[in-house]
Amino acid sequence: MNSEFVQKWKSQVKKGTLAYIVLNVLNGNEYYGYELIEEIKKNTRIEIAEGTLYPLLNRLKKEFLVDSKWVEQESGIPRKYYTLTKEGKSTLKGMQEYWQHLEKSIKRISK
Amino acid sequence: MNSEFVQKWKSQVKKGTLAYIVLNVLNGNEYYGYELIEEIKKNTRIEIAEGTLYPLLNRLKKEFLVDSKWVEQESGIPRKYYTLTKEGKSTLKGMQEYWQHLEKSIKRISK
DNA sequence: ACATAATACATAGTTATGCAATGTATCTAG
DNA sequence: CTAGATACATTGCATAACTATGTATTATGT
Repeated sequence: MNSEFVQKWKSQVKKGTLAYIVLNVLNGNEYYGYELIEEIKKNTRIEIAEGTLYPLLNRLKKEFLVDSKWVEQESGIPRKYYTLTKEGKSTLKGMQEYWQHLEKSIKRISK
Repeated sequence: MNSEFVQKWKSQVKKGTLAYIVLNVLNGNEYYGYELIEEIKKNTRIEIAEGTLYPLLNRLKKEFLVDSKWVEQESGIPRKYYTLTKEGKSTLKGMQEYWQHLEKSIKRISK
């Protein structure tokens, strides 16, 4: 069944979808990094390593798609909350169009 | 709208989906490389560079997911036809399961 | 007759990104 | 008081799409 290939393939699929998933989740709510990992695992069963998410969030911020603010806790480590910017929202719309088109195309060819 | 980011994102999405698309197209019919590019462009509007497809087909062959044979033409350059192996078919099944799960997950989080 | 485009294969180098590994620091539970 | 969960972050490696480039044949236009 070549599960090693499938394993690598899943990792490749993630490369494109993670940014899309994160932007979608941030559309409406604000989350901090660690919370995002939990939220995505809960809703999609997709596990994101911390070493994947934090660089990704930094890239999204550098592109002005998300913004972040530190929030002090009464106890514990301060959390960095991320929100979607206006640019992030319009970019997400373009991505959603492409994704829907891709989804339909794949449905058409996989019989 | 940050179309440069979207451009890069689309390229990343391709990284995971191209192998999946190619295996799906080869499931049922046999195609030669150049024909595959045309077929996929026609059905999905996704353009695959030759420098992308040929290394991909070689990887799939090395993993025993596809097999190839040279077919001489009455005129012109011989064509290398690719077919899905048994292993390729069962691997594709596993990929289809994951893809459908991913599709549902993304639908759930994108409101 | 001759240049250009289309067909058909292939490889080398660049770039982007997921992930493992590693590090720091705090809080909670056994 | 130690282990695990929470919370941030960086470094280095592997993978794969893409651009550029190369070879060779056939068809088309002028």
